[in-house]
Amino acid sequence: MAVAEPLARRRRKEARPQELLDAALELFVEKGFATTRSEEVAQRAGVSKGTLYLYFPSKEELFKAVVRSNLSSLIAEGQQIADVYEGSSSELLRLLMRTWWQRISNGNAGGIAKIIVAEVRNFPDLAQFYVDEVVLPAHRLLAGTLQRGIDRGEFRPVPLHDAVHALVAPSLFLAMHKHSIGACPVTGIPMHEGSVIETQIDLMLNGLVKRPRRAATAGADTATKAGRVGKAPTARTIQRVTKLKRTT
Amino acid sequence: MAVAEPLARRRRKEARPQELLDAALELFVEKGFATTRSEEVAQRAGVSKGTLYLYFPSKEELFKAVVRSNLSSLIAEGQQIADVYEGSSSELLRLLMRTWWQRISNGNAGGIAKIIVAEVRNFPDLAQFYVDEVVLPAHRLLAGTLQRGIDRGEFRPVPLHDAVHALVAPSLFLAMHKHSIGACPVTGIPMHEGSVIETQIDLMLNGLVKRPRRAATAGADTATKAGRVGKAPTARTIQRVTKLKRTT
DNA sequence: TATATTACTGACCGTTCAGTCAGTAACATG
DNA sequence: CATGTTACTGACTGAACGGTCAGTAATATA
Repeated sequence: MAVAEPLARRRRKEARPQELLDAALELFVEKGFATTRSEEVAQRAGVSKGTLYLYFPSKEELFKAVVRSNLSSLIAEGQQIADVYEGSSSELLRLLMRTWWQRISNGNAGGIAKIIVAEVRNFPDLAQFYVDEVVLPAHRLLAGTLQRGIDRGEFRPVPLHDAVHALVAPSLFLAMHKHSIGACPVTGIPMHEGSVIETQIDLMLNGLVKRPRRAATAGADTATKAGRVGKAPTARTIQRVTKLKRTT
Repeated sequence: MAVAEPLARRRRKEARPQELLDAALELFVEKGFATTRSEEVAQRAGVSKGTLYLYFPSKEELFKAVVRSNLSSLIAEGQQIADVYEGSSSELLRLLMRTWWQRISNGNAGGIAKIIVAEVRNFPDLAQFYVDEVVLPAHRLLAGTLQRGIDRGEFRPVPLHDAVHALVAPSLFLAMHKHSIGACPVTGIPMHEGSVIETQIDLMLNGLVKRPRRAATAGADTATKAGRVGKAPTARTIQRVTKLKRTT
């Protein structure tokens, strides 16, 4: 946040790259890629502009490095969870979306989506880079999870790719919102990201989950143990699914 | 698209503003607000930079005018539909989302969301302007429709504001996608907006609609009259669901 | 302390852009 | 055709930024 103090000039070859990456992420997310001056990045990292170009050959490469260091790891983490998961697919999907959202909403990483959406058309190279590095792996992870659910008879056989897009869109949108209008001091409808996400998961799952033939009680609403975020549509859903499997 | 031909200098006071607005929308959506040079806008409208500043006092005011002329009318139209609608709330919601998507996906208006998300933080005035002019009216429209459905016993009593956000997010995301990565010549997962939207509506409604006690029919909602938007994954999905229910 | 190495600096260059305004020419009116 | 009005033009200003590179100084080595 604060500009690093000019604590006398020092040589710290090892620390610089990460410090520059951190500063860059913060500023890119806040102001956009094109609008962020490279000198500003350097300043926030406590070095001069020249030093920045000593570690990264250009502003664009700096950005790519930011993406790699913030998103690639995150997706890999999700893939690992999915690979070893044993429980129901609903729960797995919930878990993936929640952990993902947790990581995204804590730091600035989610803001990268904003930058991409905003500026790919002005930096065509970034498009392919981002697709290869982020979009495809993430898509693979979610499509796999949906397929798993369908194979195991937990999900309706929805169109796979469309469903992945529909699944991912709200989280991405929220991430972007958080770093744009959500970050402005504005009078409007306050958005509580956490509870929106829960509502979204609930709505989505209740659309995805195959319902038992007869006992499809509308809101007979088995549950109602108050939830973690707000109301708890969540708990309700899980119970339904469970019941469903026992019943079927 | 093409730069207007320099057909000799002419005086056309009445036509200029709209021509400038059209050119501006195109360019802002394509390149972003900050990145678009005002001279470029002028050129595409077939006038000189000076003329642009004759009709709009600044680049920012030009942008506001673009928003007003492209989005405000659209939302008003939706509100009118809702005000007189007689049928079920599911159908109304479907209708609203489909018409909205139609308008958005035909022209460039949808790209405005991208610009806003990308650049509000650099132009703080725009935030309040956009919230007042677009976000609030749209939110009112959708929240009203959900409330209608809940009042009439068609929808589960979901958290209103969260649900609106969850509803709106995917369409907005798709609109932004269309004008960013979707507009780049990239090798990746092709996204078929129409069918994603249909899948999204289907998933959402099946989560929203309160199901009759026994005949838990997915889309008893009439929904079947062949998709008007694109292919009709709608019909497809519904068939599957039906079959599935018979089988189970 | 003297010398070599290299992490680091910041003035500078070429270019870009929002907005201005003195001037130009299209049209109206007589 | 002459004269007035005004829609329109584009050179210009002042400020900004990405990237460079000759130079500075922190550290290692002897």
